[in-house]
Amino acid sequence: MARNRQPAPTPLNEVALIGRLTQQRTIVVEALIQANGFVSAQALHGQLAADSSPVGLSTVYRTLTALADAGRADLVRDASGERLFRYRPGPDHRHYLICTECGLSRPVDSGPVEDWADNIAQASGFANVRHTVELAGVCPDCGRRHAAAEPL
Amino acid sequence: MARNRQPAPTPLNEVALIGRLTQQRTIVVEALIQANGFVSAQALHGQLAADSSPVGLSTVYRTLTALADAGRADLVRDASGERLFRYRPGPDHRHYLICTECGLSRPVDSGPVEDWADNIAQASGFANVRHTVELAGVCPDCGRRHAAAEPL
DNA sequence: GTTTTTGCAAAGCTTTTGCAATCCG
DNA sequence: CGGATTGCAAAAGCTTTGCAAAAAC
Repeated sequence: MARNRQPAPTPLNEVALIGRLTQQRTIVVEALIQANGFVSAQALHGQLAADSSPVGLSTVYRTLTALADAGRADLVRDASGERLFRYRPGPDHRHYLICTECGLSRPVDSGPVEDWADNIAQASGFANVRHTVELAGVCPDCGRRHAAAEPL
Repeated sequence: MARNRQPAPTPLNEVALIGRLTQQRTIVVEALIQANGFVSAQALHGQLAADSSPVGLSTVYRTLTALADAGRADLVRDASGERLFRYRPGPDHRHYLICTECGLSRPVDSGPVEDWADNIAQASGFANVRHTVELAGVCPDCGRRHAAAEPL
């Protein structure tokens, strides 16, 4: 069996997927990878500006959208309608449980949902069925912080 | 002779839930009920204008939001980020399979997903876990219509 | 040198809000 | 009447787009 290379944060490969290798794209992809969770284009842009690696907001959007189109990023929408992007190292399709307080995300075992969705698709006769599953809650840390900070 | 409409959920009750009984609210709720599927506030507003029952766009938004807050409407987001509202006759929480071509929606048995989500919530230690599940595909009718058009 | 990409600002969208006039109860 | 509600228009977000300048190949 072939030995899989460990996907070290190598934005260069990812950038190559979406067009010319530019400094801005590299910076954006790097930041997305290091964000290690869901981030909005706005947040990423703000962070880059703060890190003295300013990249135009449009470029951030264009790069993230291209990445998502290339299948290298997951895209969800938060409660307010903002798009959140997350770097996806592998080709597999995952679902996440996201903390609404701190943004922490952890992958969950979505096997049962995949099966369920497949069944529905079969039974319904619908073709090309895609599914969106989002779980959001308050993570234990934030929960504790809240309990302590907000006595009701 | 044209009598009253068929036994439909009476908007009056729903309107009462969210405040004063006004003509505008009644119109909006009625339209939502008769839409019998997911509609955007914009679409509803446009339709009302076309039906010579003009209601301010803000009022449509306010009414739909209030309905959703009162738990009488389901709220999903389409691919472009637009909010779609659907009247929910009962108090139970449902999930739908929506046709991306014609907008047809049908409820699906979400029991397994509910269980799965509950388990995840338990196991993760997250509090107040909410879930969003959206299934979208091409319904049989639309599929037939496009049978030869989509090579895969 | 040619083509892509960038960045700014302006436009586009849906949704929200401020506020005087209006309506419900 | 008094307070809730409406509607308009303006504002607020996020995201996209047009276009000249800059960068990549």
